[in-house]
Amino acid sequence: MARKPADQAVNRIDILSAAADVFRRKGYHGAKMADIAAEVKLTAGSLYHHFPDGKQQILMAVLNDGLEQITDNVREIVNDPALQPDEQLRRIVYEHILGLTEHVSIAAALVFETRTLLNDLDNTDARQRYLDARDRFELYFRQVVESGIEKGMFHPVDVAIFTKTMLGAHNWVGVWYRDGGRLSGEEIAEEMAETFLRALRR
Amino acid sequence: MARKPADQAVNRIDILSAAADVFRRKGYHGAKMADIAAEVKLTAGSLYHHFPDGKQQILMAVLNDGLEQITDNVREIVNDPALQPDEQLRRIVYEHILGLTEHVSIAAALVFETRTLLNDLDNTDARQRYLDARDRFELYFRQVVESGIEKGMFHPVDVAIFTKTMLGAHNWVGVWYRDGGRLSGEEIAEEMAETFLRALRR
DNA sequence: TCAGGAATTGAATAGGTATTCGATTCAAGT
DNA sequence: ACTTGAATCGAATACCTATTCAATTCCTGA
Repeated sequence: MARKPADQAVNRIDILSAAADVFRRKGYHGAKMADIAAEVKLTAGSLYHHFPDGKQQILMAVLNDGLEQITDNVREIVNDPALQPDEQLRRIVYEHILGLTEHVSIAAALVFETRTLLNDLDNTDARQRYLDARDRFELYFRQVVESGIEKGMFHPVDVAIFTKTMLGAHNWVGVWYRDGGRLSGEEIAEEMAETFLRALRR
Repeated sequence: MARKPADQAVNRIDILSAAADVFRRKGYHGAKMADIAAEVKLTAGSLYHHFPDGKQQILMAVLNDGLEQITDNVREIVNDPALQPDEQLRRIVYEHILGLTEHVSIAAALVFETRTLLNDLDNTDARQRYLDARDRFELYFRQVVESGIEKGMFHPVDVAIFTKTMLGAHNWVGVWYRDGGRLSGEEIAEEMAETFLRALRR
């Protein structure tokens, strides 16, 4: 029955980050509103002040914000006309993977909770926006591969399959990666970027 | 309030296959016992005759049976001493992917519901058996890569990362593959096998 | 043909958890 | 200081679905 003093203020970002964390640990359905609330020292009811539409709205926001965050780096590289396809590919793979290792809870949500979104959430505006953004993200990778093939720099792979192959491998990193493992996020990202470049050698 | 005539008999396999299907469509938590039961023309209560421990037991069985099914082909190839690493790799990749496309609901379960198992199920015997089998499965891939490197046939990649890269890409096929798409399971499997072989060229 | 077990049904039962909402307190502007 | 709205709480609501179980019917082996 109280408002929090200013120095303990809780905002949207805090909640989303907490939610992503809880989702990673317990999955969307295993995550209680009370769990998420506790993570930011609130009670379940309070979350509805920030997200009137409740748990689904939180999921939606986690995914939309998360995807955008992961997309940002990649978009920049693709839009740089000075870069050749091979260098572009190396960099988007590297940045994508590094981003996922730096935000494991987002990475896990993008893999596992996208399915929840498809299953549980109505076809709202926000949902469609997310799915579209997801398609565009895939397109970035596809375009780089295509352009490399056109320029004769890459082996003429099936672009759709190769793109899915890359993205699947990348997403999986978010599933198995743990901080403090044998290799750093940077090392993993570099190793995988080289791998896919070799796979594209003519 | 009756037993089924013999020609409508329902067995364990039917139920597990139905369950895997429902899990794929709605996810474990979205799948009601009644949904699974309906799929085989039973009611929810009847499932407890076949699986006394209920939903969790069904999940456990779907995963254990499913993994075994997917593993079988691969194991054979790895144990064939007449095959060279490159040919072995081509075949295990091909068979693994083909198996996943032929059993999409199992494929989806192995990706998404393994997480459910980790989150929701107690550390029972069956659970551990599954996780061990999963590790062994990964080991098959790892061994082939290792032996290829030792024999100087493969580029000296980081074996752990390369293996995870392959498995991530494979698993992802189970997420996006749809019957009747542009390419058949065979075509996809072949394309991806070639891709990973190129990535291993010295 | 009969006995006994197998399989199934259709209510209860039992919990769990998202959500709602009136009451309360704090912060910020005036 | 006072006013007003933002933020929070916590208890009550509401619903949903896994699970249990007694009753019933069908099979199968002897």
